[in-house]
Amino acid sequence: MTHSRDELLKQLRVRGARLTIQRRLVLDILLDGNDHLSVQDIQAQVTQRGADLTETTVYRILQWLKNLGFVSQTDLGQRGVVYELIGSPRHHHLICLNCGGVIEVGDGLFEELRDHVRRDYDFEPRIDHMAIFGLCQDCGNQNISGE
Amino acid sequence: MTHSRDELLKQLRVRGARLTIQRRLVLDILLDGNDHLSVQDIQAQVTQRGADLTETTVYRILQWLKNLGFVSQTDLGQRGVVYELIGSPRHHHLICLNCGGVIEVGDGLFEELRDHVRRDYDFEPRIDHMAIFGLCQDCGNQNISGE
DNA sequence: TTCCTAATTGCGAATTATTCTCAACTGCGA
DNA sequence: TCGCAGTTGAGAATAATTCGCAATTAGGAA
Repeated sequence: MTHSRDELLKQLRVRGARLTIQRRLVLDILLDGNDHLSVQDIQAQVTQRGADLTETTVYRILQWLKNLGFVSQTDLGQRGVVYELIGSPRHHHLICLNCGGVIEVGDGLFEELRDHVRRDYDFEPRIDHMAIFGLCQDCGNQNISGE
Repeated sequence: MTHSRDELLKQLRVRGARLTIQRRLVLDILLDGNDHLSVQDIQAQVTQRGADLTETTVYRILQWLKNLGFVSQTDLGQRGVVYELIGSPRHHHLICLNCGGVIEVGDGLFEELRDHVRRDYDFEPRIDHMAIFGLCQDCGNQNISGE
């Protein structure tokens, strides 16, 4: 997986995809956005660049890129669903169920799990951008009431 | 964590929760349902038992039990969101992005990860019922077009 | 270069899942 | 038994995502 725009476009062309201006635009936005982007973030970027895509189209392009394995889609809980180009370095998140805090973690955490799944189940996991929920240090000791 | 109805009720009482008939009903349904239950599954069970809860209430009760750590909520992708009482034995799922097939796996897979997260990040992960997406053996070799 | 066609997009409505508001009700402690 | 904070019901509201179909267009063929 690469992060270079030209490489990306080339790879997509090879797969017989039509490189419409809409797709190029979303790709560029994903390439420029170093952070995770929500659909609304992408829409905002589209507007900022003087363009105009329907939400439907944005969803369709993201779905397409996701199916091809070029972008990851992650549900961060409260913070909604975010998308990002898959590329090194992979990272993941620990999200506190109580305070909502987010800890970013490296990919090393998942290497063993990945190998294990491959070896034992003949299954190729796509652990590209995982969210693990739980309680952070501070919240771990409190009593949670359920409300 | 236990699966016994009386133990569960007792633990909830201790926490100062009101044990309404609605909450009892949902708990009983979760206790009886050995499989994962969607909100609709639960609604169906409610009806089957001659009762009648609003969807709102079902959502609220599930949310409450989830916050207390008594039920897990898992997004199985195409198959929607499912809930189940947390109890031994824990299990998880590998879900094929292509064919939708589901492989059930034991909890051992996650022990190392759990320890790692606890040790390195002082974070108590709630990996109760995880869904890992990827490609199963059969689908792994096919070319995916993105459509 | 122009044409052709299947792939893609736009538009607006539909769907699905979930949450909100607020009045009515009720479990349970005093 | 009483009182009230906590809980539920009802139905609307919101948010996120998908659908259907007509119009448009990328990119290969001529």
